[in-house]
Amino acid sequence: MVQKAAETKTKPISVIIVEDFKLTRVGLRCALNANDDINVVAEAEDAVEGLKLIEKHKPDVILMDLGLPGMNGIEAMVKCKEMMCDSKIIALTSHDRCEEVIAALSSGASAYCLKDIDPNKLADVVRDVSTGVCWIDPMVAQMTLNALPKIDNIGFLPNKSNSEGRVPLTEREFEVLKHLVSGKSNTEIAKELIVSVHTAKAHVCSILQKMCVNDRVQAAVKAVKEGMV
Amino acid sequence: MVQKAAETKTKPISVIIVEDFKLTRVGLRCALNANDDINVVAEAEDAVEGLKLIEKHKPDVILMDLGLPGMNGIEAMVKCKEMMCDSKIIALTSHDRCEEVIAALSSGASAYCLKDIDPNKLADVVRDVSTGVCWIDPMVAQMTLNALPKIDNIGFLPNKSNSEGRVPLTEREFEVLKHLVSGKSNTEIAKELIVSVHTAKAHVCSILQKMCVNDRVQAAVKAVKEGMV
DNA sequence: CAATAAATTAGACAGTAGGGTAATGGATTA
DNA sequence: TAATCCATTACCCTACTGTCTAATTTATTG
Repeated sequence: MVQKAAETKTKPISVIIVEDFKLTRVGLRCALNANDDINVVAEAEDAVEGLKLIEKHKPDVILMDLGLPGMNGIEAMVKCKEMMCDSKIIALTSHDRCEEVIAALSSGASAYCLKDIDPNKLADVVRDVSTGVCWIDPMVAQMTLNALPKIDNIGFLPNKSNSEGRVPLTEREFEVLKHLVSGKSNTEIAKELIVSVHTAKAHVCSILQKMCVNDRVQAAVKAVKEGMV
Repeated sequence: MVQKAAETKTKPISVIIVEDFKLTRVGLRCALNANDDINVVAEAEDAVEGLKLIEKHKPDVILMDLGLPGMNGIEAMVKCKEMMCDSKIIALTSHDRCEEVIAALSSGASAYCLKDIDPNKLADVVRDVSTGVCWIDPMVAQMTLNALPKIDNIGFLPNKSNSEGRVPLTEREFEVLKHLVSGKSNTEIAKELIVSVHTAKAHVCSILQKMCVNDRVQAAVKAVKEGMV
């Protein structure tokens, strides 16, 4: 496992653990910190504390237990998204109830692990998830896939209208897009990014053109539907 | 990578490749066979041939290109499931169209890889998938998660946005909301519903209040995220 | 029948959105 | 060095948004 750290000489993946059981928390920390490319930067034993730490550290990956006392893990993930947190979330639980799995994945989690996962495997999942991969435990993978809407699968001809002629957004434009999706006005976006309203408008204009839409509502809907944010 | 083969001394993971481009096929075979724990047992250049080989070899994992001539990959996966094949399927394509991704995953694929994946990573995915993991490429992960049904209706989110304090939209308002989400202006909505602009505005106003949002962008995003439309 | 809710219309008003054009400095690239 | 892209700012102008108040009609329900 540790060899992988040598392969990628970039800075380690920062991780925050939110888990109420002390022993499990220690176990997770040890298992992950044994990897040179993974660094557990903080731990919390409940969601409120966890959210504070997440806001402070802005980790690459969050290990979130779902069965937390008080605010549960799914609520915490929703709050996390509300505060425009870019961290990838791994839902960690011992349950394999279908509704819980779907609720977690549709509320912000990028991965779903059962707690009996092999520690080394978990490190792999952390790496995968940090790059944006969606990873779902074998025990619940099929039920998740079954929950996807069934699409009439005939008629798939190479319609490359999407990825081809598409102009990519710049980093700054993505930033603006996020705020736009959260419903902010140009004035609010400008205040948020500490630029003038003119700049914000310029970015929005550019976003609309690149996304081939007529107004910010269409841009927001498209961004949400295509998972750009 | 090869060390992993030593770790698991069981028999290698058998793989069948279904891909029309000869060069890609060779590339896949070489990349995978470089791993001691993975064994490419057969290759096909179209779906019909592929299905025959799959029935014959019953491989652990199938690497299925989606853009095949004749019967496409998604149809092939459906047929595969029909013949009670237990093989795990990795959908391999260069497209990132939402419908194609969802169609593939809901038609039998356990993983979705874009073709620019790192060969070593692909071997990892083959290993993961052979154990039943669901693995989705970063480029399309978010879009897939967004396609999952939104579940707020269970006890996971004991908040106000549910049946409790929420005022339900009327039928007409839902109609307006749909047009709103599609990016139409009040004028366009009015034209569509054959009412005056004043009426359309009145409905929109009412929608915003009932949905507890400040503007139509937030309404649209909320509607999409919660699967109201 | 009366009360209630929904759908419809209208006028007015402050604020916002989006398009167009143009200019500047910084960074990267050919 | 020149060319190009990006972020930034500015101004103008038209059109649209969201809220308010107010009125009419229709349907449903107690």
